Amino acid sequence: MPKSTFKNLPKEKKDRIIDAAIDEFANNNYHKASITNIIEKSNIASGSFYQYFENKEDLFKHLINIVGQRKLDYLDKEIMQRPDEINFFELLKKLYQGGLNFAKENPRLLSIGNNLVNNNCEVCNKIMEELKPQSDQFFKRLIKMGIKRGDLKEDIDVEFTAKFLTSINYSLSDFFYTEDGLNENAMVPVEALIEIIKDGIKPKRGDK
Amino acid sequence: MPKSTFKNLPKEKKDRIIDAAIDEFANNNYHKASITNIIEKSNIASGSFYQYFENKEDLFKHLINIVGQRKLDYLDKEIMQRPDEINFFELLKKLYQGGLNFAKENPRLLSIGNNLVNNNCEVCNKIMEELKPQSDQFFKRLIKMGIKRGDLKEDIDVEFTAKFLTSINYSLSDFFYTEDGLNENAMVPVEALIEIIKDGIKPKRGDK
Amino acid sequence: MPKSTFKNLPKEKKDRIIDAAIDEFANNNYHKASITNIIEKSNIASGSFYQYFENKEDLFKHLINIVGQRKLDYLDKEIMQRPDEINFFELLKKLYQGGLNFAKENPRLLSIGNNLVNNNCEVCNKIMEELKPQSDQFFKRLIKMGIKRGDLKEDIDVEFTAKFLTSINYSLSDFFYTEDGLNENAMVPVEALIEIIKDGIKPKRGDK
Amino acid sequence: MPKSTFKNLPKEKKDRIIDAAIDEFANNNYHKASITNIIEKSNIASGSFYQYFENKEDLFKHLINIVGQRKLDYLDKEIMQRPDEINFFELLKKLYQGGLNFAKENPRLLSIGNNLVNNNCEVCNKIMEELKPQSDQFFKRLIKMGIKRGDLKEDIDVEFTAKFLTSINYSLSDFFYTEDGLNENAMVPVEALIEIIKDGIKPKRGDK
DNA sequence: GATGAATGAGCGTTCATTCAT
DNA sequence: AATGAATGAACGCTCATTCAT
Repeated sequence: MPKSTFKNLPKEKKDRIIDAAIDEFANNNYHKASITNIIEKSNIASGSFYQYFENKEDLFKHLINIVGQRKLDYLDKEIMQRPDEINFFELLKKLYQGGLNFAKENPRLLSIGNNLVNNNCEVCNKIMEELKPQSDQFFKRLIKMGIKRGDLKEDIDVEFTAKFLTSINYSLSDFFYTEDGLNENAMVPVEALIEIIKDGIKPKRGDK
Repeated sequence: MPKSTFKNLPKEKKDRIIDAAIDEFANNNYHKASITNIIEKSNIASGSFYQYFENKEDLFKHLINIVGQRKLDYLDKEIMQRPDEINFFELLKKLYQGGLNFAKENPRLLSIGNNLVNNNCEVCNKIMEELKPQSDQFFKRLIKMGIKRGDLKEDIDVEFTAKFLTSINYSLSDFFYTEDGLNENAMVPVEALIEIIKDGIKPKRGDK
Repeated sequence: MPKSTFKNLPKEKKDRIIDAAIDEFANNNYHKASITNIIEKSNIASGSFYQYFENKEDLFKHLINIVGQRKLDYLDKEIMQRPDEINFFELLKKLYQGGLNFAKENPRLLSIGNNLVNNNCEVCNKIMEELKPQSDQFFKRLIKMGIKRGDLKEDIDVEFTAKFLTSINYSLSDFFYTEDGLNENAMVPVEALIEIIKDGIKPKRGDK
Repeated sequence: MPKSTFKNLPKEKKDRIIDAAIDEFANNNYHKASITNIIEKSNIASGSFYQYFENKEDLFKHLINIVGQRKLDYLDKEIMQRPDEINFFELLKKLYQGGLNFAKENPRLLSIGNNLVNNNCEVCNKIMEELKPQSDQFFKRLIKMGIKRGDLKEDIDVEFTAKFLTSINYSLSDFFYTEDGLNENAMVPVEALIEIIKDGIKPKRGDK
């Protein structure tokens, strides 16, 4: 919800501001992120900032929307072209891998997401509250599709499984994140993860 | 690592301070949590605080230890009495349920834990770095026990599964957390969760 | 190195701030001088101070520059017009007298200088390290001129004598400083000082 | 003026406290020197400190007395045995050299002295005011002796020359002080200094 | 006499936001 | 619409000194 003044800005200036903001919020949690820094980095007048955005929170929400949109675009292009034609677990794998790839290619956006999810500050919680349903909805649709395709048990608790897959999705990058960024070999364990989700960890009759 | 000055304080005063600190760090992330507030709430002189603790970080570390210890005590009493005599999945269920119960009974401690885990600030990361191995180790031991008991597949990736169970554990309270605290019905879905971990979500031969 | 914000301030306000700062640093050494006091005396918002200067050190360095510049201006106008046309000892006398006059007319600036020179604090030492060579260089040039003019012995140790004259210069105001400021009769003894430097204190052949 | 409680302390404890205090006041100017540090270094109770000394100022004055006394003892032993039997300039040389030697052997005491002399804080100025006459008196006696012995001009301004020699004495260590302490070759230039004082820097009749 | 916890004014600095131009 | 100076509450922390035991 930036003000119309922001939307009317020349693209170059808009980009400069958003880029500085992404940088700041990627490297600092909500409270530590400094509007002053963003103003300096993007080389605008401090007064101007408040003609573009209501306040810090307004900017942060805008960033969160950007992150979400960019990820969606990324996954759409790469993966979600024909979700109903692929086996559920293949789709899930691609989805998770896509998420990791996106994170690897956009570490700052990942960082902003993490800062949102993990920071129990009033603003963050409020935003989270608004966002959660979206992600759940997304997986609920996938799961129903999977059941229809016969890839998933019919008696599964859709609601809960959606939450579960969402949660796993969120923690994925934590799995593979090291000090130097995302582990290069992150893709291999995704397979193991899918296996667990698919078959569980209990030995089956016939297993040795 | 509070100073001895703190340890020697009368219990009532110690409790007052810790209580105020828990309150503050439960409701605010590390940076926003205010020593000034804690000092006011606990009604001590500002100088006294620094006779008790080296600095803000020292207090925070102490709180984290308290949270960890209290959770450990709680689980020990409730669950971990004879871990090798119980089926792995029963144990896991009890563990997760125990964690949720603890969180429900101690919402402020849960909140502090979340603030530690999720806040990408230097201090928090430093502390996390020190704590992470502990949690992983804990689940690794459980998993090896489970394999020995025949509850788990032999060819499972122990390291990875431990991380997976740790991660699930961390996200559990997120599952069931609402604005008013923990969902009363949280216990039912834990069963569903265990089922997924145990058997996966793929239909097996013989399922209808 | 005050920020441009400061330089752009209306002269009246700049003067108010500098005046308050001179007062504070004249009456207190670097550590005891209080930014808070300066802010109150000059009636600006505390935040404003840090829009004008980086920090306390930045302000102090600026004051030192002001003191140096004002003294230079003073001496230039009064004394240093044609240094090569005057006898070395006449020049020295005028220089010392000029320094004393400047100190008498600007006791607060003298005090700041003393606080810089005498206070073995990190900041002061750092600044001193930067300034020392200047003063030595100044006297070295004078001495070489004096030798050329035949006013000084040819075999004099230039380096050392420069240090000596610098040191005497620094201590001069100490000579004549009383609780009420500079002794009114300070000028007379400067002649005696010059005599000592010129002829020493040993009786010569032919003296009674 | 420490309290009698301090005087009655066992020597070992007294020494511990004084040593810690010398260390602190040698490395920091009056305001930055921290009673808290001294208390910690000397391992006494903070309350005890105020049973030994009135306050910070009281301790500092005591240290200054110690420094003065030790220097006096040092010079007495080394130099001042028969002042009237030695040529004035020889005596002066020995005195200055003795001062430098003392400073080289007792760098912490030198540092305290410098901190006193150079720091225009209220306490320091008050102490200086009390001490100055002593030093002047000392040189006045020497000068009168020198005149009587025929080493010095008869018409010299005794008062002023005493101040001059005192001042030179104070600045001497500044001459030769480097980052690593006192210059090893400090003694050579003392001769040059004496030459200046003795004969001045003006060429005499007969000089080439 | 010894102890060491208690005190609280004071410090330099940051920062989101406002407001006059 | 753009500017950038102004604002002031709040921060973590230090320290000489007091006081109850």
